[in-house]
Amino acid sequence: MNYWLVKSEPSAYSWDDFVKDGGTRWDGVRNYQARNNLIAMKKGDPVLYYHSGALPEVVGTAKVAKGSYQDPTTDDERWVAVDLAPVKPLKRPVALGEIKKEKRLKDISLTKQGRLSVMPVTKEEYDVILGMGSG
DNA sequence: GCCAACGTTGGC
DNA sequence: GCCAACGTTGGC
Repeated sequence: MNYWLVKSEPSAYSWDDFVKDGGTRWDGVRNYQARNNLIAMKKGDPVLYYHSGALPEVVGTAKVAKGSYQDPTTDDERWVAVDLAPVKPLKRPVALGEIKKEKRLKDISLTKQGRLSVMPVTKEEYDVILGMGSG
């Protein structure tokens, strides 16, 4: 089992939209590294849901509802999509600033590769963020 | 709104 | 295959 973090700009698609929809297709990714991460996602893998933009923070947990398949928004067979389903919101969001300050998260891809939109996290990183978000 | 980081494109 | 120019992302 692998652990992941996905970014979304809340003005485009927020956590609340995600919950209201009961899940969504994660498509439109046009970056090879992010694409490779999508391909590595397996049904049931836990996912952290992160808001980028004015208020950068991890807001909730999700899971992979369906592994990768051809991205239906393009005929270009290089690109794939996955389906994600919401699990639950964090009791309190974990801000990027806190993540940067937390020693146990010093190697997290979120801060190492700022522009990557789909990235793996370790189980430890996942658990630490969940712990910080539990109140 | 600015700017740094960095992926992509295209000329050579 | 190199590298400069360009575009996009995302933090501040």
